Amino acid sequence: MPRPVGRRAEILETFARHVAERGYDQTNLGDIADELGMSKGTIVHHFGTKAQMLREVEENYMRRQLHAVQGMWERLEKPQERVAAIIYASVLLHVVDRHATVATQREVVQLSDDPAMQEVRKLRGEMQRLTEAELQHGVDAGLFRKVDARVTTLQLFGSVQWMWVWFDPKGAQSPEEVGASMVDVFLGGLLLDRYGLQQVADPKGAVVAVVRECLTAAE
Amino acid sequence: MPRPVGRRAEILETFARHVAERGYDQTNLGDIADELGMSKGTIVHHFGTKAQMLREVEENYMRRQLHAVQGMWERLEKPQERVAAIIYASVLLHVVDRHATVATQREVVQLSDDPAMQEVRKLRGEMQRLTEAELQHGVDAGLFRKVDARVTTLQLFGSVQWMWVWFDPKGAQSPEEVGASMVDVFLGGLLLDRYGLQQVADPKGAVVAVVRECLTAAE
DNA sequence: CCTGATCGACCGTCCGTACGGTGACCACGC
DNA sequence: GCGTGGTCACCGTACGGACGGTCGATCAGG
Repeated sequence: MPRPVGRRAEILETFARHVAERGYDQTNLGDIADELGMSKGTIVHHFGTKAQMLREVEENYMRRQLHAVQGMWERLEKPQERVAAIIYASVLLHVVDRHATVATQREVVQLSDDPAMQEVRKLRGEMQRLTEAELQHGVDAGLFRKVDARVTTLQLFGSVQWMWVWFDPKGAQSPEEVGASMVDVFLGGLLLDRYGLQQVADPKGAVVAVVRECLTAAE
Repeated sequence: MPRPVGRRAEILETFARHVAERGYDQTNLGDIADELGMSKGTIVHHFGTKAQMLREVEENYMRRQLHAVQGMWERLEKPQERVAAIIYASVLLHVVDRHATVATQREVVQLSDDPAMQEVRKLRGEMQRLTEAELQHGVDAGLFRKVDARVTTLQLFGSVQWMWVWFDPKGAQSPEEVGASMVDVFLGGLLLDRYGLQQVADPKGAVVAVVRECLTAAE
């Protein structure tokens, strides 16, 4: 995770952690100020409003994820590799940038009507569009079974977005293993021919390596 | 959805709707009282605290879901049918009991540390235990591929729990169709032999019929 | 001396909850 | 038949705390 540089970044970092742990509504600026040994007024001075802070956290996060995925896709051609990359990336982000990941996932709908969140919504939409297009591409190429690309995309996003509820980065299973298991089942359901699946669903495989590189590069 | 009978039920119904639409924290008793043309004091008289109201909504909902699934499983033997039933049931509940479904899904973690929520947590755990055991059973019986039952259960729950964000009961696709699509992909990833899958993943098939009966019976 | 970060007191509002009271209804005993 | 006491749903108000945000003062560095 981007090590906080300067007071401002430090505040945002702490804010993200509080949101991740308690949720947006239960997060109050006073606590954050106390924890950082500063005044509430200082926080307001930097960000204006609480909503702005959430906006900034989510926007940074979505931008980073999108950028990373685009980077991976430049190095991965096959639809099954690209889909796997999205899954691996989502799991690894829990480790690389834990707080922003959880904050973003648990508050998806927070302030969604706020015009300030328009950019965030756009980024989310872009992510979904990319995924859906790749699924459709796989179907058209005769690699995937004929599935409903939209619903299947949302099904995938669901599994991944829900992870904040149960995934423990310090748990017995490594993120790579968890990711591999999810890739195995999801792609196992998509691929017409499962030959070669175990290669993609290998926690030590080439796809994971690419994903890890692109994620740490964006740091 | 259980038509509200008496003031008390009416209040709970409205509360569930508000939570579904705005979230627990943004729901305030004053608005509900106004909408129902009663005093805030009346609501307190019936339920004691706001937290109690959420508890009651979630507990009713989980109990109902659990009961329905158990009913289905008495009539469905094959692991693939039972897993499909869970998926169909989750989607259909969005129609049968829309507000409680959304409220329960979006507030999974709310008050999760509250001892009053212990029963709800127990019911959730029971649901998960049932599913995981059935997955394992399918693996042991040589019907499913060798997957990690725990992670795969959570993967399934994720897709389903996330639906409140995007699923529109009044949308172009019927709940049965959406459910069938999700069954198709998920079971497609589990089954060693996909022969017979289209029968289970048929929105007009026998499994759906059983699910629908058990859900409306519990009303 | 200007600029930007920081402080800390303060405000207004919102909201859950407590509490005292009212009227309808009903069972019961005289 | 009629008072009486109890129960129950409901009301209105007020309290008290929490919290986001404002504002003018202060401080440090260039």
